[in-house]
Amino acid sequence: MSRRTIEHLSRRERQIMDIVYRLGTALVSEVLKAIPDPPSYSTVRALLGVLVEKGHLNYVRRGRAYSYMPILSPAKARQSALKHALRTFFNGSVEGVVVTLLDVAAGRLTDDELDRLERIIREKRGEERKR
Amino acid sequence: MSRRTIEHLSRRERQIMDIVYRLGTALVSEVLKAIPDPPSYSTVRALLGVLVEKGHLNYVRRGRAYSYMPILSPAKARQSALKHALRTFFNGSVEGVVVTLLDVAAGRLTDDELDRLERIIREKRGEERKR
DNA sequence: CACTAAATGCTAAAATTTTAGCATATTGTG
DNA sequence: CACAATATGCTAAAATTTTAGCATTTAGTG
Repeated sequence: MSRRTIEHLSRRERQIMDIVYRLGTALVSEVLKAIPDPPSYSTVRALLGVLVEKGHLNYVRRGRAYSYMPILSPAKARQSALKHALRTFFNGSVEGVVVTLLDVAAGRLTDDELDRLERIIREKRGEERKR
Repeated sequence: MSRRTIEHLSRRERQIMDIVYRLGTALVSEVLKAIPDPPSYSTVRALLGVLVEKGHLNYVRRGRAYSYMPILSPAKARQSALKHALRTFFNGSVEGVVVTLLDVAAGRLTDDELDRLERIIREKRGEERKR
């Protein structure tokens, strides 16, 4: 274990982690299919192995193959991802994120969805008051 | 140029890019100070050089030193970061992002800020209608 | 001016990452 | 049951990344 405590991932490791986060759970073959510039099957296997060793992934047998999944729960992973984006790209501005988010999703938002967003925020106001 | 077109960054490269995005513009010494597990000054210089070569950073002289900055505009970088997070961690759900965002920012949100968020969304509804 | 601090240019080696191949096991199928 | 397809175990080499050192330059300071 000659590794830094803050486990920064290598290029391929990061790419594979993202895929597994996206898929939720995945076989070697599924990860392979999801890589745009794929290496060999062997390589993907090796990388998944490394990620297990480093404590980022867990795996279980599914049939005769292994199925890999993130150790971190989706909720935690989401929080972590947003915290990072918030700090790195938005200087901590929640508003900034929302503005960009609506921009990125432009055209794909229904009135219903916007309604729900408003409600979410209104409810949040209630919660914040309780403190 | 033996490089993939989709320029995935190496571990340190990613770390340094994030810092430069966060700072907006930075000297070698400033990047160095911002790295939690810092290598030598030389190393940071080398990495910044690689990032310039790869077309991720630009630099200008500031006094007798170089000041580095991202090639990608803050707006584009933000969009790109959010698109990635949206797809990787939120399965494309804008609502999901907002919920997590409010969760992450819990306690640090003023009523004013929540007001502004609501307004942003309401205005968006107007824009979406125009399509 | 002599000296120190803080930069850059350039080079090279250490360390890690990334890759693939071969042998072997298991499951489904004609 | 023989065969093809799909997996894993293990090993090792290629490629890239990461690191640091030395020489040199530039600007400030007593």
